[in-house]
Formats: sequence, C-alpha cells, structure tokens
Amino acid sequence: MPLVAVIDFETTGLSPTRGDRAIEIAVVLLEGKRVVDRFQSLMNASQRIPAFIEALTGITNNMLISAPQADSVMRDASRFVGSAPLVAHNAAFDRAFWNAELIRVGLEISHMFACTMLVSRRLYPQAPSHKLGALVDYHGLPRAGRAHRALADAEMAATLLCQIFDDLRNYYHIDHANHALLMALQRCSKPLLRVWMAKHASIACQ
DNA sequence: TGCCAGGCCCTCTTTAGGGCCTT
Repeated sequence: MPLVAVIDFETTGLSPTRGDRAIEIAVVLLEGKRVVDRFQSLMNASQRIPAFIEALTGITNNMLISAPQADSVMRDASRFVGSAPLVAHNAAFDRAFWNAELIRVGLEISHMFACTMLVSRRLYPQAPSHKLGALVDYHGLPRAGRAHRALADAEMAATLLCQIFDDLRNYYHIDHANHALLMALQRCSKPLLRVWMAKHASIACQ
C-alpha cells in the first residue's frame, strides 16, 4: 500500500514571502490507516519568534537556541518524506513553507499536496467549523497532545485523514481511497460534486 | 486583539467582495 506523508509546520508567521520562517516541522507517515513512522524537529532559522507565536505554540526563542539548523532539518525531512505524496490541513499554507524552505537549501520542489480542509469542506459541509481541532472534535476523534505543536497537529491531521478514508469507504463504497482521489475531490466543483455524490453516496451535499 | 499573505470557496458573482483557515 502506498505511503502518504501528513505534514505540519509551526512558523514565525503566515507568509514566507514576507520573511516568515518555519520553526518546527513534523511528518507522520501513513500506510493505509497505520502510522509507520514519524519525524519531528524544531528548526533554528536564526530569526526571533514573535511573542504572539511563543504564546500560541509554546515554542520559545530559548528553545530554538539549541535546535538544529533549519537547512539541516529540511534536508532530513526531505529524505524522510522521499517520494511520498504530502497531505496537510490547509495545505496551501504548509506547501508555501515546504517549498520556500526547500528552495533555501537548493532542493527540488516536486511534491503534490492534498488538503484535508478542502476535502472536509466537501465531505462535511454540515460541520460547524473546518478548523483542524473542530473537525477532530466533530468526528469524536482523539486529540494528540498540545495543539499548535507540529507533531500533535500532524497526528490529528493523520487521524482526520483516516476518518476521511473510512467515510469514503463506508458512504461512497470506495475501498481504495488514495492521494489522487483526494486531489480530485478537493478540486471538485460543487455542481459536479452533487452529481458525484448522487451517484456514489448516501450523504447529502448541502 | 487583530492585522499581516495566499489560496480557496460562496454569493446579493464573474469588470467583486468577503469569509475561512493556516502561524
């Protein structure tokens, strides 16, 4: 069964194009619904963390003093991910930092990202919120440690992804949910999704 | 506290505007 890499970054801000940097990365490798490996590291990008981010993540400037250099971490993370397709919650955000940090160390950008948030908006339009924690609560899934830490968030996104795979199998009778299907589903237009659901599913599309 | 950016989505739309989500 092909591997999928669920990734999450903690960063100094929202935009790498404005100079924000990654300060922590975590990757959870899934084989089907089984976690087969994990990667997690703080990243010293020689950039001060705003107080707001320290409060949000619990990652302090002091913690990064002894952290490995960002370029070294990204080389290790890239080797860890290998050719596995990537999944993230609000993947546009993590993709921007993944690409920016890889460019900094001269590594190739080639990974396709699937997004659990976009897929969840399609599959669970009735959910009160499509934030990661809210979706985990909505499904009654276990929370994995402190929110806004990379490994905990990556674990929760992986758990959500497994829920999505379960629902695709149970409600849509798709036994071989994969990255390509997620990519298609997250880009599926609403009218097309209605047709798709009417054909395959018992869940109504609002 | 809320803004900062970017991508996506929805609608009172498409020659636009605003909300959601990520840190």
